[in-house]
Amino acid sequence: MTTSIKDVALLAGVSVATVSRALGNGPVSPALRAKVEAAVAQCGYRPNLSARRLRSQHTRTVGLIVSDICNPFFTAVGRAVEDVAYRAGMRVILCNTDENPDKEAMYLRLMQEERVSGVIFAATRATADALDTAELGFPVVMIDRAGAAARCDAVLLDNRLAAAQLVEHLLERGYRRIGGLFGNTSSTGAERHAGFAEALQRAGLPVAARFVAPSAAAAQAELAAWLPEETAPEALVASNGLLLLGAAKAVRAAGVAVPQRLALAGFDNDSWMELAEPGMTVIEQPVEEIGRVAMEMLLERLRQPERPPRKVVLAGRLVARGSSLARA
Amino acid sequence: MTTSIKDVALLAGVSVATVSRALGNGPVSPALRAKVEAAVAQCGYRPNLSARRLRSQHTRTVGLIVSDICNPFFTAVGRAVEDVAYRAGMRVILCNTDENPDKEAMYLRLMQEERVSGVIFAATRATADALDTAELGFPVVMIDRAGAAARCDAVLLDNRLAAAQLVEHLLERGYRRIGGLFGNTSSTGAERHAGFAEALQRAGLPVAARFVAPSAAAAQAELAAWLPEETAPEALVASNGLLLLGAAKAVRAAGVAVPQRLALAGFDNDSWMELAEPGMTVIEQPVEEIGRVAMEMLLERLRQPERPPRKVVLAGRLVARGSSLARA
DNA sequence: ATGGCATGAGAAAACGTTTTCAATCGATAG
DNA sequence: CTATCGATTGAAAACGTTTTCTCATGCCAT
Repeated sequence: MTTSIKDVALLAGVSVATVSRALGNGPVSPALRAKVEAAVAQCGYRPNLSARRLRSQHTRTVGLIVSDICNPFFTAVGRAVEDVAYRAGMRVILCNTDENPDKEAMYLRLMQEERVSGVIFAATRATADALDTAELGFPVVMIDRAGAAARCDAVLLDNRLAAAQLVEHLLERGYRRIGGLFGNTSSTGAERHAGFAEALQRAGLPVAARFVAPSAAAAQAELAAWLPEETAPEALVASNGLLLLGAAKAVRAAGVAVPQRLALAGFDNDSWMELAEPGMTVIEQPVEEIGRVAMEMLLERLRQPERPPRKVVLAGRLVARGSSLARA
Repeated sequence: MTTSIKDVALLAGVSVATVSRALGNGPVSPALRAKVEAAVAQCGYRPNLSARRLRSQHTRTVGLIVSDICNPFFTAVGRAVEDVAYRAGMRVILCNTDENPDKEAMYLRLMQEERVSGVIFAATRATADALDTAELGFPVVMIDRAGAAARCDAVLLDNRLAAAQLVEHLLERGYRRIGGLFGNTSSTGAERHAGFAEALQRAGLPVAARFVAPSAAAAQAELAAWLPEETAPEALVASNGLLLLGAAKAVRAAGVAVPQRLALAGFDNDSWMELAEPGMTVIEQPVEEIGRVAMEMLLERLRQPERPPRKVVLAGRLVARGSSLARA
């Protein structure tokens, strides 16, 4: 039995309503306000957020739905989201979907039951395309991946451009047989593949792309199988940090020289990219900015529900390192 | 205006109480249960969790308070906690304290206002020692670091032993001037330092330890300053993954050969440890198990509030790699 | 046939707040 | 001197559930 606002009122000799007003910022005389604060301090009162949320009908809670918080990209994004959210007096509920549409649906339902103020969502391709954000009952900001048709706010990387940039970098450095490893569940993977393919076609080169499950292990297995083949590439583009990690492991296990026998390049400037010899060439995403902007857009949307949806497209930054050194 | 249980009752032609019972698992006849389910489906009813929590007086929510979810150790632990929690029908609120005691106090207060069922807490040394878990109002499971006096559940690594193990490994490989880099806020850093110092003293060797803020940048700066000194070690132990990352960066920037001029060893088998040439020797923590066991202990505690507190001490596993190769 | 007794259902209370509504009071304007 | 107004305050309703109580019904044992 915890102490409630009633106990405070009794102790301070005022009404329940006055306590509520003194704690929020209602109009209350300095004298009573002082009495209330004294009583609160004396009995160690803590407001019950469930009751407050029920009565006031807004939860000051946002959901953050990502595929896997263990992916450093989402960790960093999530951290930025939380910082902005807590600073705005909102709480964050984190959900990991493992790129599983069933889990996505389950968590979306949970968000409805929580009556969240809004959701920041990195959806799989399937869900992003099918999602009807209007009937959800709360605003959604898409991150990383956006549904083609989704009429809602989003903050994204210019994936096509970034992938093309990577290919052109490799072409410049003298590589020709360029392969690609892409995630098979996200629209991000698809877009990066599109930019990859376009750039190669512009150069009149064949595109050799493989799609894998979005995990380091899958990428490692795929590349391990690919390396001994005749079609094995001279340079490889990996569609995100996890896949690049897997690729690097496969390369190391096979004892393949980087970049002499195989150049590597990918996405996400994770902490190890600099450290793995000879340094990984990557497109760095502005991870902190993505999370911050997403949360800010959500807050903006809550203030102005009728504002037309907006998509913020951020640019990646090419960080060239030893793994794509110019060909001898 | 969302649909409430009242609307469902009206639509199904039964009382509110019956709807509640049909949705929970109260005793209700099959006929009415079917009618209720039909009505729920028809009007798309979603229970309001705030109301449910207020009335039923349990929130089915746990808090997870860590220093920084960007640290791969906490990411992995957090992921395991969430998996177990969601499977048990509980939600997780994540809080990042940045090892700041003020933030810790703030989040602890927030947890009280949320009326959480319990908290899993990686506290700083200061907080862990001062914390009075009895007056918090909810059970706490400490992870990673435990207060000396804290009379509550905990799941920890045998830090002393692990650090000593690391030192003995280096001694075996022929290193003598062994330095250490330890975090200056956590009790973990202190314990690992203790094990480190003991092992060196047993061997009759001097202990050269430096304490730094718990971040890769701080470790990098410290080691960069240390390397040129006369007292620079032949081998370095870093107290966690972040510090080891910083150390590796400093070593790389200074062009120091590993392990020829400086051997490296540390904690946490993060994904890059294998990849950073020549491979990092580390004590691997059972991260997934730590998170899982912590959450399971919390559930257990909720079932049996009066059970005496229990500490689970898990062992680390030494993974020897090239960074600690036997001395020539 | 009658008195428990288990079962299923509804009415209403309760959870701890915020918010609306009405009331009191002092002061200022007419 | 009185009527009106603004500022505070308290009483009570409301938020959407779960849970306690009460009651009706049918069944079994006496």
